[in-house]
Amino acid sequence: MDTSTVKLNSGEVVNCIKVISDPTRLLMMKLVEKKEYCVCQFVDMFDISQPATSQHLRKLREAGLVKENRRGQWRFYSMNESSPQASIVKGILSQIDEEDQQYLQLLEKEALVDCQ
Amino acid sequence: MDTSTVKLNSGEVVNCIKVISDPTRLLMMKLVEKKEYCVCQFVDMFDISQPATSQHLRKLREAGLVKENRRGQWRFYSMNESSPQASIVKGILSQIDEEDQQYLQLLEKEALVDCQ
DNA sequence: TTTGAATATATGAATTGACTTATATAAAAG
DNA sequence: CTTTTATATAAGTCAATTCATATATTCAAA
Repeated sequence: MDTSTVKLNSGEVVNCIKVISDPTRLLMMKLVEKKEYCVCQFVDMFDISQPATSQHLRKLREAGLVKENRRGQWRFYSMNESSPQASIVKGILSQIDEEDQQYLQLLEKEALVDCQ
Repeated sequence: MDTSTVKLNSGEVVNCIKVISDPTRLLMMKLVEKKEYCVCQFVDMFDISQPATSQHLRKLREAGLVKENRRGQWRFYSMNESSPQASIVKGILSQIDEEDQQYLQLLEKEALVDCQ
Protein backbone atom coordinates (compact mmCIF):
# COMPACT_ATOMS: atom_id res chain seq x y z
CA MET A 1 0.00 0.00 0.00
CA ASP A 2 1.28 3.40 -0.93
CA THR A 3 0.62 5.49 2.15
CA SER A 4 2.08 8.62 0.58
CA THR A 5 -1.07 9.11 -1.48
CA VAL A 6 -3.57 8.54 1.33
CA LYS A 7 -5.58 11.64 2.19
CA LEU A 8 -7.36 11.96 5.51
CA ASN A 9 -10.30 14.08 6.47
CA SER A 10 -9.65 16.92 8.88
CA GLY A 11 -11.13 15.03 11.83
CA GLU A 12 -8.80 12.11 11.27
CA VAL A 13 -5.83 14.46 11.09
CA VAL A 14 -6.88 16.14 14.35
CA ASN A 15 -7.22 12.77 16.09
CA CYS A 16 -3.83 11.67 14.87
CA ILE A 17 -1.87 14.77 15.85
CA LYS A 18 -3.70 15.11 19.14
CA VAL A 19 -2.40 11.70 20.13
CA ILE A 20 1.22 12.58 19.40
CA SER A 21 1.07 16.15 20.72
CA ASP A 22 2.40 14.98 24.05
CA PRO A 23 6.13 14.97 24.84
CA THR A 24 6.20 11.34 25.96
CA ARG A 25 4.15 9.94 23.09
CA LEU A 26 5.96 11.97 20.43
CA LEU A 27 9.30 10.58 21.62
CA MET A 28 7.86 7.07 21.85
CA MET A 29 6.92 7.37 18.17
CA LYS A 30 10.38 8.72 17.36
CA LEU A 31 11.82 5.59 18.98
CA VAL A 32 9.49 2.96 17.49
CA GLU A 33 10.03 4.44 14.04
CA LYS A 34 13.50 2.85 14.11
CA LYS A 35 12.95 -0.41 16.03
CA GLU A 36 10.59 -2.19 18.37
CA TYR A 37 10.62 -1.64 22.14
CA CYS A 38 9.08 -3.58 24.97
CA VAL A 39 7.08 -1.82 27.67
CA CYS A 40 9.71 -2.43 30.34
CA GLN A 41 12.26 -0.55 28.24
CA PHE A 42 9.98 2.46 28.02
CA VAL A 43 9.37 2.30 31.77
CA ASP A 44 13.11 2.48 32.38
CA MET A 45 13.79 5.14 29.74
CA PHE A 46 11.01 7.60 30.55
CA ASP A 47 10.64 9.02 34.04
CA ILE A 48 7.05 7.95 34.50
CA SER A 49 5.37 5.00 36.20
CA GLN A 50 4.55 1.68 34.56
CA PRO A 51 0.80 2.44 34.45
CA ALA A 52 1.45 5.83 32.87
CA THR A 53 3.65 4.16 30.26
CA SER A 54 0.97 1.58 29.58
CA GLN A 55 -1.68 4.27 29.17
CA HIS A 56 0.42 6.24 26.71
CA LEU A 57 0.97 3.07 24.68
CA ARG A 58 -2.72 2.31 24.75
CA LYS A 59 -3.48 5.71 23.22
CA LEU A 60 -0.95 5.14 20.47
CA ARG A 61 -2.32 1.63 19.89
CA GLU A 62 -5.98 2.68 19.84
CA ALA A 63 -5.13 5.42 17.35
CA GLY A 64 -3.56 2.76 15.14
CA LEU A 65 -0.12 4.37 15.24
CA VAL A 66 1.72 1.40 16.74
CA LYS A 67 1.31 -2.35 16.56
CA GLU A 68 1.76 -4.77 19.40
CA ASN A 69 3.78 -7.94 19.24
CA ARG A 70 3.59 -10.42 22.13
CA ARG A 71 6.50 -12.73 22.85
CA GLY A 72 6.39 -14.60 26.15
CA GLN A 73 5.42 -12.23 28.89
CA TRP A 74 6.69 -9.21 26.99
CA ARG A 75 4.84 -6.92 24.64
CA PHE A 76 6.80 -5.17 21.96
CA TYR A 77 5.60 -2.05 20.22
CA SER A 78 6.66 -0.78 16.83
CA MET A 79 5.40 1.76 14.33
CA ASN A 80 2.38 0.60 12.34
CA GLU A 81 3.69 1.34 8.86
CA SER A 82 0.45 0.30 7.19
CA SER A 83 -1.85 2.72 8.99
CA PRO A 84 -3.34 5.58 6.96
CA GLN A 85 -1.73 8.00 9.43
CA ALA A 86 1.78 6.58 9.02
CA SER A 87 2.88 9.17 6.50
CA ILE A 88 1.66 12.14 8.52
CA VAL A 89 3.41 10.80 11.61
CA LYS A 90 6.64 10.20 9.73
CA GLY A 91 6.45 13.67 8.26
CA ILE A 92 6.22 15.14 11.76
CA LEU A 93 8.98 12.93 13.16
CA SER A 94 11.26 13.95 10.31
CA GLN A 95 11.10 17.54 11.57
CA ILE A 96 12.64 16.61 14.90
CA ASP A 97 16.35 17.32 15.14
CA GLU A 98 18.26 14.03 15.40
CA GLU A 99 20.44 15.81 17.97
CA ASP A 100 17.45 16.74 20.14
CA GLN A 101 18.63 16.53 23.74
CA GLN A 102 15.64 14.64 25.10
CA TYR A 103 15.83 12.10 22.30
CA LEU A 104 19.56 11.61 22.81
CA GLN A 105 19.04 11.16 26.54
CA LEU A 106 16.51 8.42 25.89
CA LEU A 107 18.95 6.61 23.62
CA GLU A 108 21.62 6.85 26.32
CA LYS A 109 19.26 5.32 28.86
CA GLU A 110 18.27 2.63 26.39
CA ALA A 111 21.87 1.48 26.22
CA LEU A 112 21.74 0.75 29.95
CA VAL A 113 18.51 -1.25 29.80
CA ASP A 114 18.62 -4.96 29.14
CA CYS A 115 15.20 -6.32 28.28
CA GLN A 116 14.64 -10.10 28.64
CA MET B 1 14.96 31.43 4.20
CA ASP B 2 14.71 27.76 3.36
CA THR B 3 12.29 26.42 5.92
CA SER B 4 12.54 22.89 4.57
CA THR B 5 15.90 22.41 6.27
CA VAL B 6 14.92 23.78 9.69
CA LYS B 7 14.93 21.14 12.40
CA LEU B 8 13.06 21.65 15.64
CA ASN B 9 13.59 20.09 19.01
CA SER B 10 10.93 17.70 20.25
CA GLY B 11 9.42 20.26 22.63
CA GLU B 12 8.97 22.76 19.83
CA VAL B 13 7.29 20.12 17.69
CA VAL B 14 4.95 19.21 20.55
CA ASN B 15 4.00 22.85 21.10
CA CYS B 16 3.33 23.34 17.42
CA ILE B 17 1.16 20.28 16.85
CA LYS B 18 -0.67 20.76 20.15
CA VAL B 19 -1.84 24.15 18.90
CA ILE B 20 -3.23 22.76 15.66
CA SER B 21 -4.64 19.54 17.12
CA ASP B 22 -8.02 21.21 17.48
CA PRO B 23 -10.66 20.99 14.72
CA THR B 24 -11.25 24.74 14.56
CA ARG B 25 -7.60 25.76 14.56
CA LEU B 26 -6.55 23.09 12.06
CA LEU B 27 -9.17 24.32 9.61
CA MET B 28 -8.23 27.93 10.28
CA MET B 29 -4.67 27.05 9.25
CA LYS B 30 -5.97 25.21 6.19
CA LEU B 31 -7.77 28.43 5.22
CA VAL B 32 -4.99 30.95 5.93
CA GLU B 33 -2.56 28.79 4.00
CA LYS B 34 -4.27 29.99 0.83
CA LYS B 35 -5.23 33.59 1.64
CA GLU B 36 -5.75 36.02 4.49
CA TYR B 37 -8.98 36.23 6.48
CA CYS B 38 -10.31 38.82 8.85
CA VAL B 39 -11.69 37.85 12.23
CA CYS B 40 -15.27 38.66 11.27
CA GLN B 41 -15.07 36.16 8.41
CA PHE B 42 -14.01 33.41 10.79
CA VAL B 43 -16.81 34.36 13.17
CA ASP B 44 -19.33 33.92 10.36
CA MET B 45 -17.78 30.75 8.93
CA PHE B 46 -17.24 28.79 12.14
CA ASP B 47 -20.15 28.22 14.45
CA ILE B 48 -18.49 29.70 17.52
CA SER B 49 -18.69 33.05 19.27
CA GLN B 50 -16.49 36.05 18.52
CA PRO B 51 -14.48 35.65 21.76
CA ALA B 52 -13.91 31.94 21.04
CA THR B 53 -12.69 32.85 17.55
CA SER B 54 -10.40 35.50 18.99
CA GLN B 55 -8.98 33.07 21.51
CA HIS B 56 -8.23 30.46 18.84
CA LEU B 57 -6.47 33.10 16.76
CA ARG B 58 -4.48 34.22 19.77
CA LYS B 59 -3.18 30.68 20.27
CA LEU B 60 -2.16 30.46 16.63
CA ARG B 61 -0.55 33.90 16.83
CA GLU B 62 1.34 33.23 20.07
CA ALA B 63 2.66 29.99 18.60
CA GLY B 64 3.97 32.00 15.65
CA LEU B 65 1.88 30.11 13.12
CA VAL B 66 -0.04 33.11 11.79
CA LYS B 67 0.76 36.76 11.35
CA GLU B 68 -1.59 39.64 11.97
CA ASN B 69 -2.19 42.50 9.58
CA ARG B 70 -4.22 45.50 10.74
CA ARG B 71 -6.13 47.59 8.23
CA GLY B 72 -8.62 50.06 9.62
CA GLN B 73 -10.68 48.40 12.28
CA TRP B 74 -10.11 44.96 10.82
CA ARG B 75 -7.42 42.44 11.62
CA PHE B 76 -6.38 40.03 8.93
CA TYR B 77 -4.64 36.77 9.64
CA SER B 78 -2.50 34.75 7.26
CA MET B 79 0.00 31.92 7.53
CA ASN B 80 3.38 32.98 8.83
CA GLU B 81 5.52 31.47 6.10
CA SER B 82 8.77 32.50 7.76
CA SER B 83 8.23 30.72 11.05
CA PRO B 84 10.41 27.69 11.82
CA GLN B 85 7.20 25.65 12.17
CA ALA B 86 5.83 26.60 8.75
CA SER B 87 7.08 23.46 7.03
CA ILE B 88 5.72 21.09 9.65
CA VAL B 89 2.33 22.80 9.51
CA LYS B 90 2.26 22.69 5.72
CA GLY B 91 3.21 19.04 5.77
CA ILE B 92 0.25 18.30 8.04
CA LEU B 93 -2.17 20.43 6.01
CA SER B 94 -1.11 18.65 2.83
CA GLN B 95 -2.45 15.40 4.31
CA ILE B 96 -5.98 16.80 4.51
CA ASP B 97 -8.21 15.76 1.66
CA GLU B 98 -9.11 18.82 -0.45
CA GLU B 99 -12.62 17.36 -0.62
CA ASP B 100 -12.95 17.18 3.16
CA GLN B 101 -16.58 17.96 3.97
CA GLN B 102 -15.91 20.38 6.80
CA TYR B 103 -13.37 22.28 4.76
CA LEU B 104 -15.74 22.49 1.78
CA GLN B 105 -18.56 23.71 4.02
CA LEU B 106 -16.35 26.51 5.30
CA LEU B 107 -15.56 27.58 1.76
CA GLU B 108 -19.27 27.63 0.95
CA LYS B 109 -19.99 29.84 3.93
CA GLU B 110 -17.08 32.09 3.01
CA ALA B 111 -18.73 32.84 -0.31
CA LEU B 112 -21.69 34.28 1.57
CA VAL B 113 -19.63 36.50 3.84
CA ASP B 114 -18.73 39.98 2.76
CA CYS B 115 -16.06 41.50 4.94
CA GLN B 116 -15.68 45.35 4.85
C1' DT C 1 -0.94 -25.15 40.94
C1' DT C 2 1.27 -21.59 43.36
C1' DT C 3 4.55 -17.74 42.79
C1' DG C 4 6.62 -13.99 40.42
C1' DA C 5 7.33 -10.84 36.62
C1' DA C 6 5.33 -8.03 32.95
C1' DT C 7 1.61 -5.50 31.61
C1' DA C 8 -3.15 -3.71 31.74
C1' DT C 9 -7.17 -1.54 33.83
C1' DA C 10 -9.81 1.18 37.46
C1' DT C 11 -10.25 5.13 40.06
C1' DG C 12 -9.54 9.60 41.75
C1' DA C 13 -6.87 14.09 42.10
C1' DA C 14 -4.70 17.86 39.83
C1' DT C 15 -4.10 20.29 35.61
C1' DT C 16 -5.26 21.99 31.23
C1' DG C 17 -8.48 23.36 27.57
C1' DA C 18 -12.49 25.40 25.27
C1' DC C 19 -16.43 27.77 25.68
C1' DT C 20 -19.76 31.50 27.35
C1' DT C 21 -20.94 35.98 29.34
C1' DA C 22 -19.35 40.33 30.53
C1' DT C 23 -16.24 44.02 29.90
C1' DA C 24 -12.40 46.62 27.75
C1' DT C 25 -9.88 48.65 23.91
C1' DA C 26 -9.26 50.74 19.47
C1' DA C 27 -10.44 52.69 15.23
C1' DA C 28 -13.89 54.93 12.29
C1' DA C 29 -18.09 57.52 11.63
C1' DG C 30 -21.20 60.86 12.83
C1' DC D 1 -16.64 64.24 21.68
C1' DT D 2 -19.94 60.56 21.46
C1' DT D 3 -21.48 56.39 19.23
C1' DT D 4 -20.74 52.33 16.62
C1' DT D 5 -18.18 48.46 14.91
C1' DA D 6 -14.45 45.14 15.23
C1' DT D 7 -11.69 42.76 18.14
C1' DA D 8 -9.39 41.48 22.52
C1' DT D 9 -9.22 40.22 27.35
C1' DA D 10 -11.16 38.59 31.97
C1' DA D 11 -13.48 35.47 34.74
C1' DG D 12 -15.95 31.44 35.57
C1' DT D 13 -17.66 26.74 34.27
C1' DC D 14 -17.51 22.20 32.45
C1' DA D 15 -15.10 18.59 30.02
C1' DA D 16 -10.93 16.27 28.87
C1' DT D 17 -6.19 14.86 29.98
C1' DT D 18 -2.40 13.03 32.74
C1' DC D 19 -0.55 11.10 36.44
C1' DA D 20 -0.33 8.19 40.70
C1' DT D 21 -1.99 4.37 43.66
C1' DA D 22 -4.29 0.22 43.85
C1' DT D 23 -5.84 -3.91 41.71
C1' DA D 24 -6.43 -7.30 37.93
C1' DT D 25 -4.71 -10.18 34.22
C1' DT D 26 -1.44 -13.05 31.78
C1' DC D 27 2.26 -15.93 31.07
C1' DA D 28 6.20 -18.59 32.58
C1' DA D 29 8.86 -20.85 35.94
C1' DA D 30 9.25 -23.41 39.97
